[in-house]
Amino acid sequence: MNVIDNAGVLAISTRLQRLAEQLRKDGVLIYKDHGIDFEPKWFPVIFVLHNKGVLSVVEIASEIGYTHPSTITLLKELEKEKLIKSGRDKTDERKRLIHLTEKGKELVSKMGPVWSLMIRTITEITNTTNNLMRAIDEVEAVLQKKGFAERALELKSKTKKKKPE
Amino acid sequence: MNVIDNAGVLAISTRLQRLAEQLRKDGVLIYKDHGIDFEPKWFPVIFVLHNKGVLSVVEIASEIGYTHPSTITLLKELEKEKLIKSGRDKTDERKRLIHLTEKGKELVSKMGPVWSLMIRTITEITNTTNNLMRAIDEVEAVLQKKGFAERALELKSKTKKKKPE
DNA sequence: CAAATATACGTAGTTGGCTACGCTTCCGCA
DNA sequence: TGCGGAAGCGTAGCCAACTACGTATATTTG
Repeated sequence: MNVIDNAGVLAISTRLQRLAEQLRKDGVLIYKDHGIDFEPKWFPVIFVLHNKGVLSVVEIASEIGYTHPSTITLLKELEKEKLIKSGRDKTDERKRLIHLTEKGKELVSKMGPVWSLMIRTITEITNTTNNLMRAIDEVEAVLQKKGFAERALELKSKTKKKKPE
Repeated sequence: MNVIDNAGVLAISTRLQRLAEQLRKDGVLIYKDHGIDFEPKWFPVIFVLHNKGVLSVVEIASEIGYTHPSTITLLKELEKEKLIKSGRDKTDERKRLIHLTEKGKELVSKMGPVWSLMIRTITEITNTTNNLMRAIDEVEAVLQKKGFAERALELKSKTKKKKPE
């Protein structure tokens, strides 16, 4: 057993990141095994476009919870892959409206079974005493109310005030 | 409610990463608030050196679960901060032995109360129906036995074999 | 004991997200 | 109605991990 696993909560960020990386890499392998040329990082954009049809850059970013520059980078890649197309919004010249191409739509339907396989596998993996997905949901909800740093500083001052003058 | 939150498990990697990033950034703020110039990413290295005394580069990497190049980058930063020092192993000229400096040891004891505060805060945050730390422990254990991709491909072939000719 | 293999470390370049900043277009209000 | 702030998009550059590859020393083996 290595030390970091015992260091516990202080290395939580590190461990989350490691786990994320591990799953992402295996995701690539699974797509590849099904003969599909698709990167897991594209999933959020493709999925939201599949569900909502036509969206602007900022709308996509907001839906998938990314910043808009990150989203733009993804969109560039997807456009190069000819999975999406975009054009100006006629009623609002600032906006770029994005939608799936035919190739994109075909890919989505081809990926259906793979997604279903992944979902079943992840469900199997995370079906432990403490369910990882639900734990993430819960922690995200807690943090949305008040962040980590804010809570810590609050807890600090509370402790200090234990013995008020 | 945005779509990605519903897409559920398929975006698990993305969500883990986001959470990790969020916690790391707030970690910086907490150290800063205590007047300590320390980056959360340094924690694993410093902590393992604090616990084990003297280690080589590869030993540290293995202990903290990083690749050795990542570890080397961290070591360079820590050496610049004069928190660690290193020298050649006399019995094995390939090895570099790393240890904390006096400044490093002082910093560790100065950070004690901060770590304790962080531990209490994270415990508070993750003390939900599904405990995040325990969920990570459990999933890591499951994945160690057999990875995500391996499980998926296995599940696939099992399903296919349902109707053997 | 020399050659092949393995181990330890280092460098270079990639990746997938981010922030900071700037430009254009839109809209509300004086 | 025109102008100042807001909204949408884009670029540049950062960050913290990674992989791929190279070099030097150690170890194993024919």
